[in-house]
Amino acid sequence: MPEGHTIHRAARRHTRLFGGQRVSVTSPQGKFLGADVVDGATFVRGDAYGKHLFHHYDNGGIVHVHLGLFGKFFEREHPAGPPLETQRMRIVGADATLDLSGATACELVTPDEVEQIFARLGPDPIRRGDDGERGWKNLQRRSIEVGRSLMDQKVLSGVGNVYRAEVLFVHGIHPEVPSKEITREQWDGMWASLTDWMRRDVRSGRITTTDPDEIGRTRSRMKRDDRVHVYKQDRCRRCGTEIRRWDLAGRWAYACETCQPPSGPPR
DNA sequence: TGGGCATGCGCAA
DNA sequence: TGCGCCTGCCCAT
Repeated sequence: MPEGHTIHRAARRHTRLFGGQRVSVTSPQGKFLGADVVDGATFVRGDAYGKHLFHHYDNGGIVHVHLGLFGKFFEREHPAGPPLETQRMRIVGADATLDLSGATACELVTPDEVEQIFARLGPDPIRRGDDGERGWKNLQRRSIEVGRSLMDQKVLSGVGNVYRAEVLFVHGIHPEVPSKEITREQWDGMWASLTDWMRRDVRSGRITTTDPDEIGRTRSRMKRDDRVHVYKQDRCRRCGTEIRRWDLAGRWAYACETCQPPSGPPR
């Protein structure tokens, strides 16, 4: 489930569950070698940047988690039974047990290494203080299609396949338009949409890019398919055109080629 | 029961 | 550009 909003949500949740508590940290699977360094330390806070999550402990330990495609956190009933063998990390606090499985990264890092991770990431629409200016400059340097650039965490961090498909649709931009042909106005529009959606989705826990008025339901009563325009959809809800799906750099791209003309958006 | 799929990413060629 | 890695879930059999 991991696009940026999921990670920011996890960071806040983990702070709420464990902040200020001495916790037990173990690696049932054995692959998280740094567990013993933070085991028994006080959990200070969770922090997120793009799709990267950090757990800060009072002894200076920092745990870096990247969920990748398969990673997932599970809040267990507390007190919990024995962990599954696939659990990379288990954190047990006073009132909560959290398991992590399938993550691409779960490792102890130094403050320098955190800085290095930050340094290679583009601006994050969810982080206050980040702005689209740096993203715009990054985009202009790319000679690849905009659909690839938006997934490149060095350009913009936190955006995955769903937000990519949706933001391009809403702004009428075909995924294969060269990055350099995107206008400043289009970029500012995309940045504004992403900021609105992703910050709200941190709170709701799910991706919604459609307007409830457009669907004719209240936000809470929207069905899953009502929440997006083109991602995994069959037909364009605006014009009825069949949604095209194709492989773009190993990931499915989705577009309504009527609303997002391949020759580029109308100027 | 097993195959396919998923909202990623890094690396080798 | 393609592949390997990480795991859970859903569906067809």
